Amino acid sequence: MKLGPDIVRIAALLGDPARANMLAALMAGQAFTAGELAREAGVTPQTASSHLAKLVDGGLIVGRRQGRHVYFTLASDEVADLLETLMGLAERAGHRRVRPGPSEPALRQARVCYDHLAGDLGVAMLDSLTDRALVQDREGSLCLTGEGAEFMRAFGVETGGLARGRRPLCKACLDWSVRRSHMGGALGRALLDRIYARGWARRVEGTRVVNFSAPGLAAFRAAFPSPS
Amino acid sequence: MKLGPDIVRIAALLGDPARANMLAALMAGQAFTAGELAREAGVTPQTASSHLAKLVDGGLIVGRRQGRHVYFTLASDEVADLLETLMGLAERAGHRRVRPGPSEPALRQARVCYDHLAGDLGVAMLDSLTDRALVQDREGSLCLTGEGAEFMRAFGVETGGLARGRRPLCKACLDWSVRRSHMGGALGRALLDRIYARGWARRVEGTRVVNFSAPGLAAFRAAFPSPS
DNA sequence: CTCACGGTTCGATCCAGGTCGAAGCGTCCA
DNA sequence: TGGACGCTTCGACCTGGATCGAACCGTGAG
Repeated sequence: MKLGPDIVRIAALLGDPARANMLAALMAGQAFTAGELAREAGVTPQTASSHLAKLVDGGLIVGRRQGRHVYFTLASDEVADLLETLMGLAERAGHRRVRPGPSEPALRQARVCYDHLAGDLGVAMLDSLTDRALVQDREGSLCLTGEGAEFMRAFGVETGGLARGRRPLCKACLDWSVRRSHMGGALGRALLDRIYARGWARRVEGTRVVNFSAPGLAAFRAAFPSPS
Repeated sequence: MKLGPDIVRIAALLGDPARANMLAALMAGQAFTAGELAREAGVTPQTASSHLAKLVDGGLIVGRRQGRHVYFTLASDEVADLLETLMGLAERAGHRRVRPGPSEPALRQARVCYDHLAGDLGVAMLDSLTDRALVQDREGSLCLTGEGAEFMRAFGVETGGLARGRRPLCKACLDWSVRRSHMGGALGRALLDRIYARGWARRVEGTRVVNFSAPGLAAFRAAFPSPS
C-alpha cells in the first residue's frame, strides 16, 4: 500500500505536544506572534521558531511578517476541520489532556471553532436555522434558502458579498463536544461577527471560550429559537 | 490552552510510517493478521506487534484472537473518517507518498473507503441519489426518503434491518480524491455489497481498488444515472 | 508427545528529532 | 546612531522511541 497521499508528514507534525499546543491556540481563529505561540506551547523562542518553520513547510499554518513581528494563522479552515475531527476521536477514545477544569463547561457551551461559533449554542443555532428551513443540506455542504437570505439580511449579514469569495458560504462542521454539526464557512463567521457586534457575547482573552451575557443569551435564544 | 481532548496521542500514533502503512491497509475494510500487517508495513513481526499494541491501546484498531492468529480491523468508521480527512489535507498540501503509479487512476475511479464505495463512482452514486430526491441531507447526516427506501428495496437492500443497528444508516463521507461527499454508513456498505453480489465489480486483492467490468460499469451507470 | 508456527516479551542498540544556549540579523524607537 | 527587541540560525546535548535478535508461550498439526 504505497499509494495515496502521505498522511505521515502531517500526522507527525500534529504528534508533538509543542506543535499541538500552538495549533490549539490558533484554533481560536486569531493571529498570534511567534513569541506568543512560544509561551503558549511552553518552549523557548528558538524551539518555537523551529516548530513554526516545520508547520509552515507542512502547509498547516501561514506566517506574515509585520514589522518585527511574524503573525501566524491556520492555513485554511480545512486544517481547523481536521483538528476538530481529531479532537472528536480523542474525546470519544477517552484521551483527555487534563481532568475537566473549571472552564471546561464554558468551553462546551460556546467557543470559537477557528472563526465561527461552536459548542452547545453553535449546534443550537444551526438546528434552529434548519428547523425553520432557512438553510438546507445538500450533500454535506449547507445551502441558504431564499427565506434564509432574507433572515440574514434582517440580522445584519449581507450574503451577496460573502458568496463572492472562494470560501464556501456555509458548511457543516462537526462539533467535537456535542458530536453534531454547527455552521461553519463564511456565513458562520459572519454570524459570529454579528453576535459580537450586537454585544451579546465576547471572547475570553487568550482562550477559545465565548462568554454570553445574560441579556445576550436571551436575545440569542429569541433570534434562534430551539426546534422543540 | 490545556483544555479539550488530547490530540497528541492519536496524532503521534498516525505519525509513524509503519503504523500509517498498517492503517492504510486496514482502510480496505477487511481484517488482517498481525503477520500480514507486518509485511505490509515492511517491519519484522516483533516490531509490528509493538505497533499493533500501541494502536489498540490508543483505540484506533481492535484485535480478535482466532486460533493462533489475531485479526485486526479499524476500531470504528470514525477512524476511517479521520484517515480520509487526513488524506484529503495531505493531497491538497501536495504531499504524495510516491509519484502517481499505474494503479493511481484506478484508485481514483473506484476504491473502498473502509467498507463502502469511494472515488469518482462513489461520488457519482450519491449525486445521483440526491438528485432524484432518494436521499436528503439533514445537518450533515444523510436521510433516506420514502421513495429512497422503495428504491433500495428494489435494488436488493432491506433498509429496515439496517436502521436497527447502532451504526447510522447513511452518512456523508468526504472523498479525498474528489473532494466531495460519497455515501457511507450502513447503507453505503450494503450498496457496495449488492454491487459485488451482482457481479458488477470485484476487489483487486490486497489493494483498495474496486475493479468494474465493462458491463458492470454500464449497469452501474444505468442504475445511478448522472444528474446532468 | 513432539514439532512447527504465529504472536509476544525482553533486552540492547541506534538514531531522528526536540530542546536550549549563544550568536546573528533585521526592525523599531529614542 | 545606538540600543532594545523579536525572530532565526547554528551547534551541542540528550532523550524517547523505533528496530531487531533471541527467547518464550500457546495453538494446531502430525
